[in-house]
Amino acid sequence: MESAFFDNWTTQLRKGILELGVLAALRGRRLYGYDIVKRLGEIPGLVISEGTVYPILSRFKREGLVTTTLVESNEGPARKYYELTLNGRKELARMRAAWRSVRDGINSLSPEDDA
Amino acid sequence: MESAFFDNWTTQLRKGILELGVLAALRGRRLYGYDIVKRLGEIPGLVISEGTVYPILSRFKREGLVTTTLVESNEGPARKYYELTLNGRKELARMRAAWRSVRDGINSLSPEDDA
DNA sequence: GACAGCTACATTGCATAACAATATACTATG
DNA sequence: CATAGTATATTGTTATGCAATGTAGCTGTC
Repeated sequence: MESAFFDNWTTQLRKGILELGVLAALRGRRLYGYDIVKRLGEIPGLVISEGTVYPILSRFKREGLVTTTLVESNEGPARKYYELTLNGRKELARMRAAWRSVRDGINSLSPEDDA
Repeated sequence: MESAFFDNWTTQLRKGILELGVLAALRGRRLYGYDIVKRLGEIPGLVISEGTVYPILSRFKREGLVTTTLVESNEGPARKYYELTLNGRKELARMRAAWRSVRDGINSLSPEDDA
């Protein structure tokens, strides 16, 4: 049942969407990278690996969307907590609006109630 | 109000989604490239240009998702009509399922009824 | 009959993100 | 002391969106 076309398409579909998912997960709370991997891993369609989430978080920091705080842990290595900045909250709001537009567009082309 | 981050993100968000949009537009009917550009252009979030749609359609043909028929037109150049194959319909069904999963995942992280 | 404007197809080159693979290092348990 | 889980990070490959560019046919108008 494998399809190189489908697998490749899935990878492309996730572009941008995972950034939205990570930012949305950070809304209203402080999380560290590994925690985000575990949380999104429980949501079908948003499963993400370390090799994907750390570059995203680095980008957010570089773009000024988040601030970080290093906190020691007594059950493993230190954790780097990420928190949305004012600008991060603003960008998230714009992204959510763009997302709704795309989502509704696809839904209009592809209604649920048919074969 | 411009944001290089946001503009770039929007481009990434469209990856994969536009392929889904084009395939969905072809479901149950035969369309030619330029027509697809015009139709999707009317849907906010799915606006697409020729330089994007023709490579997508070429890929679909190469992957065996569509067949093409060249038809002369008396109001311009000949039109190349695209039609889904059986395999195209199957891949579209898989893509729609993956799309629903991603869409619902984001919606669960990012409910409508809040600020 | 020359020009603008629309229709219609197509390619090239660049920027960017997903992710497998890989590396490092701390803690706990058997 | 080896294994497993926690936790962060980078490198290299690959594929897509799209601006820019090009070709060409048809229609109307001055």
